[in-house]
Amino acid sequence: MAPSQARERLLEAAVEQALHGGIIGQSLRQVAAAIGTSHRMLLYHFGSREGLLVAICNTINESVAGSLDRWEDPRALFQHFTDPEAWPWDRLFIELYANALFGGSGSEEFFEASVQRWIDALARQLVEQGTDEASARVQARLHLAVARGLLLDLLATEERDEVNRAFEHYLQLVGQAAERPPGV
Amino acid sequence: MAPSQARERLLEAAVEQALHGGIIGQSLRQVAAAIGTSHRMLLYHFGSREGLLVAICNTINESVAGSLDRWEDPRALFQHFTDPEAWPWDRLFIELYANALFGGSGSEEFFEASVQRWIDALARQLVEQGTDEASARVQARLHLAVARGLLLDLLATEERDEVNRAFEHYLQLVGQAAERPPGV
DNA sequence: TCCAGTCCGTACCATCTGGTACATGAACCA
DNA sequence: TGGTTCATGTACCAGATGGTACGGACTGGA
Repeated sequence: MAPSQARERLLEAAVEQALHGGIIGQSLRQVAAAIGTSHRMLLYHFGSREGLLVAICNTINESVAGSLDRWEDPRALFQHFTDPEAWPWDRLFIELYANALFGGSGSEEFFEASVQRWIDALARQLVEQGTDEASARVQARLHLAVARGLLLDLLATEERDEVNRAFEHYLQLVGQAAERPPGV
Repeated sequence: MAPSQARERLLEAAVEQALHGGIIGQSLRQVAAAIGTSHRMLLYHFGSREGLLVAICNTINESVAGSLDRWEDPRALFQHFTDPEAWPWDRLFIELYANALFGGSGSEEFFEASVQRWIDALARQLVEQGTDEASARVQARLHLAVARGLLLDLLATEERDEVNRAFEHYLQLVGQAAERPPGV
């Protein structure tokens, strides 16, 4: 199953199209027309609409996971996701996430890649910084929730400054707790 | 424009149906068949598919806002939303949220009700407890983000205990900061 | 009695949907 | 040269879609 150059070109264009207007609400024909091909070609290369959705999910998850590796500093990571250029990616991610919640195409794999894998990675970072294994997972979960929750806010309100302020406030809470470990 | 008893009965059933399997992926005919009517009736009472979606959005937002008033204690509020009985509501909420992100039916009203109104309400509570106006909004935003982010996690993983632990950790961070106001 | 309004069923419409059949061209390898 | 594989275009299919036309049943009021 060679990735096939044509298929990859098509996938890239389809993702680009999905970034505008989402993918769930678009038919194969709409996507095809928008990227200058026929729905026949999408079916040829991806087998079915479902196949295209799965391919797009994988692309998004890979892209998102790539960001995880590039930035270790939480502030830089958050800035990357809240950059207006990343908004279409974020929106598409949320759409696919919601779709997966209702058992859409490959939802288990999607959540594995977009939730578990993230918690694992964030927890590993915390362990490397000296946090003990058990509470690292709890903190990682909270970190992820804060980021995703603020992203939901940002995509809806587009109030980037306010969202950033809330994130800084969270970092401050975390920093304070680190300086002064919880007594009792 | 009397609400019309028949319309209300139909809406209630349609929401019930939307809680299972979502609404975006279902056609008028599918919904109608599932609730024992014809798609003709849905169009008669809601004008269009769009009209039905808007009606469902309003129902969800009212239900969600109702919970806000009932519980002032953040822990009780969070428990309410993370109760397995509430999961279908949560899932539907996320689906409609994602739909609104791509300019779906009445997205501005939806975000107004589901984001701004919540931040306002949470901030008001904080002000009543003595927080100053400016930082109350920042904290409220973070509160909401934590809740929504953990909800995303919960709906995907269904690991309620772990999610609760992360929430408790957050309450602890907040509590610590309150006891010991940030120096410097 | 007739009229108006609400509610709903049947039948229909044009359009769009994902998917398929078939032919064709280009590229490679023998 | 001929055969094979990949890629693509055209045309088609059955079924589903949102929406409409029309008519009938029931109600309450005049």
